[in-house]
Amino acid sequence: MHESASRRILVTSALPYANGHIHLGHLVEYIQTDIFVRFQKLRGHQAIYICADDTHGTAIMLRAQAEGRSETDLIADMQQAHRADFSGFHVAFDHYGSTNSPTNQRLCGEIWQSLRDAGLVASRDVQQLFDPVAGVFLADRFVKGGCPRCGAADQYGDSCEACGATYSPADLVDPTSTLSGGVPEVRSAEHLFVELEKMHSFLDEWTQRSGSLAAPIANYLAGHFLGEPLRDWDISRPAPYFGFEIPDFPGHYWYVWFDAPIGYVASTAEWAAENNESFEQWWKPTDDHDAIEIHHFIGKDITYFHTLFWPAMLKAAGLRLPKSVRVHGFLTVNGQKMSKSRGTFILASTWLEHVDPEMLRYFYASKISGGIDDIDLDLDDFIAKANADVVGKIVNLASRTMRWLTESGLSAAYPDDGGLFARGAADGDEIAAAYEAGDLARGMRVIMQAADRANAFVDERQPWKLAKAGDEAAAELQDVASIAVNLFRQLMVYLTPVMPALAEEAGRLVGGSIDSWDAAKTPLVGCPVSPFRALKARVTPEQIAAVLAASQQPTETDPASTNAKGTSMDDTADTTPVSSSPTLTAEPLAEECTIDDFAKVDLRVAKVLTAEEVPEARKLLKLTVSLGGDETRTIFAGIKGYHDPATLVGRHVVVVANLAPRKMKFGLSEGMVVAASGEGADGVYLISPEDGALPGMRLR
RNA sequence: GGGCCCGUAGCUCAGCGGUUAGAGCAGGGGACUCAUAAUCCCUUGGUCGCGUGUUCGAAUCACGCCGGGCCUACCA
Repeated sequence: MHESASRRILVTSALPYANGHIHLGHLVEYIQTDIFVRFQKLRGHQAIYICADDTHGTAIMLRAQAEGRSETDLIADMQQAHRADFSGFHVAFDHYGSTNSPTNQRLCGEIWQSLRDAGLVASRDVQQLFDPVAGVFLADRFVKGGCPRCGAADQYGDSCEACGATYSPADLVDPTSTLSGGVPEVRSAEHLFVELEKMHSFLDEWTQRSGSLAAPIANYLAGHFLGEPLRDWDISRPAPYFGFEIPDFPGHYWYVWFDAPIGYVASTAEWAAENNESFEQWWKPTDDHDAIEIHHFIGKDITYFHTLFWPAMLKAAGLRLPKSVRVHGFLTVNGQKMSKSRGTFILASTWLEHVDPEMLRYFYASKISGGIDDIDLDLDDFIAKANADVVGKIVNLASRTMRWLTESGLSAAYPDDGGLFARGAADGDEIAAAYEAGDLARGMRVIMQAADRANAFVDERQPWKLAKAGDEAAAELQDVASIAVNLFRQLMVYLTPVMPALAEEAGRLVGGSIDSWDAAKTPLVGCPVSPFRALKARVTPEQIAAVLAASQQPTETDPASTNAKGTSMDDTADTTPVSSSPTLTAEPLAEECTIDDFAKVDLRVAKVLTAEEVPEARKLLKLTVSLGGDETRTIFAGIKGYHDPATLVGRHVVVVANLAPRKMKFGLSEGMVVAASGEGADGVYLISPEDGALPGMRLR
């Protein structure tokens, strides 16, 4: 990729809705956008990251009512919370505005006038259910009633989940409003529409030939919308509605999806005003098509709004069209949709209380490939990958070599490293191309391969032996360590967009702040090296467990277990065994035994007195436990890696007290700690009694 | 109801018409002891969801199934 001149790049993420808090799913988008922007800045381009809260709509209005306060009060609080969450994850906007701002209102008016002037606005009556108690018009999903075809109760206003019939909400038997419980009535209201069909040929051209959209997205639009006349877009909502009133249509408001994307423009305008920049330069088109690049990052659910309505609005308003709309998939946790009952609906703020945010940034980066597939946050995988890659490979490189340079600093001339640094420098182009394309996963793979080479180099040159050899090997030791530290520094340059805080810390130890991608091309020589200190703590299973526990919400009714799908009349469903448990399949129930058999095993509550790692053992921790009184046992338990010895001390566990002592490689084990494990979940789970149990109590 | 995406080693994924299908992690064996027990070397492991077709040749293309996920349903 050849880039001589500095580019001017405006980047946006979708505006988060002020109706809820930021969660890990949102962060897939904000983190990848932030990485993109940081990368561009590091390359020396002028990049600005623009976002805002999306604040309008019925949902906000209803929530504010429910909480007994004004909408502006609600959205102010929410904005503060959003900003704190983003900042905690190092998501750094150049400007973060609100769609409920005077600037946005003014721009909405201007763009609206453009649509009017272009003859794109039409008026038509719409029949709609109205809730006389709440005093609002009802969307289909706010109405429930009996299915007019099969009679099933409690069906939504559009279709029946039981028999699949579709209908108008007015057809429901005994309809009720889910807002007030009142009986809705049909009312007619005038709505304004944007006649998108008039922009059809422009949209054909832009979606298919501008290069702004990935092929699957362009094909999707071509196949599903552009192949037939485009429908009119209902753009007004009658009062009451929280939003901006339409200037030439009193008593009606712009639909939230009209003013939300205009928030990108408004937020830019606010940024420009604060930074002595010309807003027109960024959003008014010029002959030089690429003078300014606008990139929108969005989730696949809002593709439609950003690839049809939005470009049509921009075109009609005479504003600059995006150079790219980058569509990504959703997040699943442990392979499933985020779920409150499983504790996997994880808020950003919850994560921040327990786990390092940069580890999540790295993990996401290692998963995001620029496509629209969903990405999965498998929590066991997360722990393994974050620790192995970030701590084991990257940080460890500094940890194992920097100490030899605190006295001498880096070698005055960069030593012969067999071409390693040059190869790493050459990797820069491929990594940059991956960042540019949004294929962060590929970038991370290349970086980790370079880290592997660097660690192999250290192994091969064995600096620890040089350190023992004394003065005659001092120069070589300095050289070997200087090479390793330079390779580390090079990796940190490449990882700066992903882990900015780590890069900053690393810069404090050696070489200073990383402010240019090209820093990866030239090795540091002769500069001082600070005493090493741990740059990154490992993620522990306990931290993840704490996140899940804090996110756990008891379900009233688990939506998955109600008759969500499938036919309610299907009686075979009841006799079919529940989906087979992986645990039971892998380990079938044991043969029957008698109570006497069971009594042979003496299970006792025990208190952990000491716990320590067994350095040579891969799975064992050495525990001493008290069975009450002076009775203690030494037990080697195969739980290393799953439990931090420090947190075990003082804990009550269950042990097999009469197990024959067994001589192990590391000593005599005088019992066994009872723990659960099996298919379906990695880990070894200790069994603990309820509070109040005393050491020595027998389990029966 | 409409639509989209995915199904490749135990796990997460790369490969997307052409030599005996790859990586990381996990598993097994060995080395090392500088390092947050991290690191390095070797190694086990796959009828590429199933079926039919197109082709000299298919994980890769087409069609149909089956499984999983997601988005929609005054807004598509």
